[in-house]
Amino acid sequence: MKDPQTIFHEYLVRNKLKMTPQRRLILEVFLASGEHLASEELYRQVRDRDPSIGQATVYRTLKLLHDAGIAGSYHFGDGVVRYEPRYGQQHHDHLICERCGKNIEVVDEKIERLQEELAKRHGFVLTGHRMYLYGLCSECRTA
Amino acid sequence: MKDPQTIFHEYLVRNKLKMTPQRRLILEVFLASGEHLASEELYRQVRDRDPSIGQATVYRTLKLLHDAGIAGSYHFGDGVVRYEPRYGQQHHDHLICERCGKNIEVVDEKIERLQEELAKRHGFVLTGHRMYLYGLCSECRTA
DNA sequence: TTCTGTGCAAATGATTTGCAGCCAG
DNA sequence: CTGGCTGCAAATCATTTGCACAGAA
Repeated sequence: MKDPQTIFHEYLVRNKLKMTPQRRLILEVFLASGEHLASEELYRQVRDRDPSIGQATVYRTLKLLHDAGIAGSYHFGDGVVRYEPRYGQQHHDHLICERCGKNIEVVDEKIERLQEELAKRHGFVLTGHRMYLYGLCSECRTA
Repeated sequence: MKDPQTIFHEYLVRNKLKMTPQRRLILEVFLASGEHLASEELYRQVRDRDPSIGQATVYRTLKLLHDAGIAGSYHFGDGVVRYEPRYGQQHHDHLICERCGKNIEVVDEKIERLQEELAKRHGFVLTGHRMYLYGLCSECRTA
C-alpha cells in the first residue's frame, strides 16, 4: 500500500491540481492526529503550526482528502462532519454510549461478511459502510 | 403496543407539556407520510392542511416526537436530519447507491443478532443502531 | 505565463432561539 | 390564572463561495 502522501500527490496530478505548502501541512497534521476529527478541530491544530492558514482552506483540503480516498467521513449525529485517515488504521465501526458519549471503535468480521452478502443479494457492490451502535455502557447503566 | 397518539400524550403529561392542535396535526401528518422525512418536507405537507403553522413549530415538535421515542432520526450525509415513525413500521437499515442515490431498506436478522452480541461483549446494552451500506447498484454498475 | 490556490469576508442553508401574545390545563 | 406554546424574525453554526491577489507548474 502506497503512503498517503504519495496517494494524495498522484490524486492531485491526475486531476490537474497543485501541491501547496498548506495542503502538505494539513495532510501531515491530519495523519498525525487520528481520532475522528472535525474540520474545526483540525483547523485549530494546523493553525498552531502556521497561523496564516485559513479556515476555508482546511475545509477545502479535507474534502480533497476525502475524494482522494485518504479520509473517511463520519456523521455521529451532532451537525458536524468528522474525518479520519483510512490508511494506517483498519476499518472499524462505532459503539456509542448515549449517556456519557463514550465512543468505542469495534469490528466484527462476521458482520462485515454478512454486510457484503446482504448487499450482493440486492445486486449491490459495496464501496464502504458505516455502522453506529447506540446504547448504554456498563458504568452509565449501573450509575 | 400502544398507538403513537397515546404514547405522545403520555409523554407530554409525564413532562408537564401540553397537547395542542398544532402538535396533533404534525403527528398525524408525520405518521401518514412514512418515508424518511426532513423537517422541511414535513413542514410543507403540514402547511397544506393548516397554512398558519410555523416552520419552527415543526422543528420543535419533531424533536419532541424523537424524545418520546415515536420518531427515529437518520443522518444520510447531506446536512439534513430525517425522521420516520418507529411504530407501525419495522426497523430497517439502508443500502444506498452512491451514483444514483437509490436508497433501499434492508434487514438482516443475523446481523441484528451479532450487533447485540458485539455490544454485550463490550458491556453495552443497545438502545438502537444505524447501519448505512454504500455501494453501486446493478444498474449504475453496468451503465 | 497561466491557472489553480489562498485568505478573507460575505453568503448559505439547516436549525435554534428571543419575544410578545395565545391558549391548554 | 399560569406556565407552556406559537409564529415571526433574528440569531446560530457548520460549511461554502466570490473575489482579488499570490504562487505552483
